[in-house]
Amino acid sequence: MAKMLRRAGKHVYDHPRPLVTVDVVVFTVREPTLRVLLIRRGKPPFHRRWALPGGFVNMDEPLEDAARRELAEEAGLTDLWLEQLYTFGSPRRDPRGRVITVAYLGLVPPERIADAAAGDDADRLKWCPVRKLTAMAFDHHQIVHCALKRLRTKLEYTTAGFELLPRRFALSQLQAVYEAILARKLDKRNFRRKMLALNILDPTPATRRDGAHRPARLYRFSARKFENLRDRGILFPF
Amino acid sequence: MAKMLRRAGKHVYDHPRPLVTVDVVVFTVREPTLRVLLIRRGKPPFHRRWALPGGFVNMDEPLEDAARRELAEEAGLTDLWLEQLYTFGSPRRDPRGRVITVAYLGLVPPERIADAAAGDDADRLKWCPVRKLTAMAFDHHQIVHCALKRLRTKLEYTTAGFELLPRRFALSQLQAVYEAILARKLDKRNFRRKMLALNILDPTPATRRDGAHRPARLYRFSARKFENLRDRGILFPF
DNA sequence: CCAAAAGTGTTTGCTCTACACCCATGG
DNA sequence: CCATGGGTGTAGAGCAAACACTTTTGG
Repeated sequence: MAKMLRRAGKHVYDHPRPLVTVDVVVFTVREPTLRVLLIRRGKPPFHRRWALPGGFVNMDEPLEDAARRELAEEAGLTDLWLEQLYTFGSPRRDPRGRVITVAYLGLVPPERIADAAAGDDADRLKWCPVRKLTAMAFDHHQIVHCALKRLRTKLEYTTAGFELLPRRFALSQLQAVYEAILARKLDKRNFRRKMLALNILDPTPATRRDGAHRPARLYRFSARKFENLRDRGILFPF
Repeated sequence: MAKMLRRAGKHVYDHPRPLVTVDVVVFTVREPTLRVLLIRRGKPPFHRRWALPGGFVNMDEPLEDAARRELAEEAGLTDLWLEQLYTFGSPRRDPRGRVITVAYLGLVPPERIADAAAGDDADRLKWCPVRKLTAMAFDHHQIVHCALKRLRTKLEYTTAGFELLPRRFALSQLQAVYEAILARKLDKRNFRRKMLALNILDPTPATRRDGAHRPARLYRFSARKFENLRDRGILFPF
């Protein structure tokens, strides 16, 4: 049972304290592959093994802020979509002692993955295809699995998919995101019809002129239109 | 940045450590009302205010074990369905300093709520209707809200509902659970048809003889039959 | 025999699925 | 003119919603 001590004029709880970290599973889709951001550790434990970006939480810092700070420091990534995933706290998950980690799920569009994995960092960072994960530090493999499961379900009832695309995108790009995450092919006609029927996409005048082929119409996600659906419960039926 | 110290022959990370607690939102349905288990605090901070059961995590103890231990100690509740909910870590959520809490969602059938809220504890414990929550300690109001949201969505795609019922139950009891949680009426015929169509209920020879009315058939949830659905994705369409 | 909960089917509209061909463009 | 991805419609099946009366029991 916790007991109170008086020390330096402040009440302080005398209870053993674990270390607390945050770790972030950042996904991106570089067609046609879903990838996770990994960092090679520079010190023990698990020296030189691949790990998720993350680190210790500061005493005055909200958990999500800690996750964002670590991502910025370790990978130069800022302003991405983040949500809390799960807290991993097995007593032996870290050889240094009791370390509880609050894991976050992050999504970035592929245009921004250059930020991470640039220049000097090229051998410290990698965007690893989720299908080809090697042995990772700590229980990070388990964390990635948990994140993937969450991402798949979020895809079905939220607009998480759009976080993996540039502001303007072609429907085929959106479909590629869904296919990469769900790991199966979708029917093009059904996908388009259902997506457009949700009425949350605004067509733009622009088209995509990247290939040697017919240019695709670009769309924008409309947060405003999405609000209309929100309360009567949307379901992305894939 | 964390630095290593050598102390007593072991590597120990020199980083400020928050306190870590667990808190549990235990729901039950006493027809027709969804209720949460609350405990009146016996010391500061928030002396004599209602709070969720919970407490500090021991250093060698998994998080879920801590949640179960606290429930057993504080409310005499054991062997219930539990799952991790969310981790709350705002720097100022506890006046004693940095306390990060890992919240759990728990479900018990109403036959067992006598265990908690018995004899001596009758004024320390209460099963409070979710609709009538008073001012609570810490950010516990927010935690209950988060739990309720989660419970509602879990109801739709898991068998969580059965955790709130005795092993044998009438369909009208099951419907009452759904209605209490979703806070709306459901059509009896549609509810029964869809529930039975899932083919996860075994009828028993027994009937319910509690009222002055026609006795209802009792059913048992069949985990075995449920396994058959599991992978091809169930959906409870309510 | 009355009150109260248990139990039961059908129709209608919507949504999901499966499926194949023409179009526009750059090279 | 050809290769490549962009774009389009329909028919059939299964699911969800709305809706009201009969049955069984205890008192």
